[in-house]
Amino acid sequence: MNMRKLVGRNFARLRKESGLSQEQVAERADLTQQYISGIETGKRNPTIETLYAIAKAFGVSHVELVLPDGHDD
Amino acid sequence: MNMRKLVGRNFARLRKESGLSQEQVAERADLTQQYISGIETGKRNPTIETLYAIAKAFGVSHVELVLPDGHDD
DNA sequence: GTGTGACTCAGAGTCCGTA
DNA sequence: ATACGGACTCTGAGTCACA
Repeated sequence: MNMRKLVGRNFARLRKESGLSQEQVAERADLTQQYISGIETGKRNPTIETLYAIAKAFGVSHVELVLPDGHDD
Repeated sequence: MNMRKLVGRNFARLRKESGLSQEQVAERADLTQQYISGIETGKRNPTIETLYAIAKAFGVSHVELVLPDGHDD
């Protein structure tokens, strides 16, 4: 289980469903667009507090961001 | 939602249900008792990879460690 | 059997620019 | 609108001695 990639996939999918851009999410979560990009591409290893902040930023539960999706990489 | 305390409560509860001491969990997870203590007391802000590591070492899903419990602090 | 403070070092997260 | 890179600061990872 690659947690970075799992969170990245979940995040990118949910964000797109919400219709928000990385820039908009970054502003709401008080983070940078570059950092959001790093999360979605699986390069970053966010803390649980950051996870919660970004989940809240587009109105989903932080639990959804860590739910396994069968990809298993 | 205080994520540190939430994870701490979840971890402590699951650990006690299993009947193991912090020392025993630490040994299984190849970590120190002090580190486990820091998680349970909400002093640490673990990354998602650390979260996954301790969950796995303890035999529960990482999802269980972040599930809200109604405490809301 | 558990919690605290101090520690080293790697990485979280920033800002700049750029493509 | 997104991703990459360097240089930067601050905090998390993980430990030890001790309360």
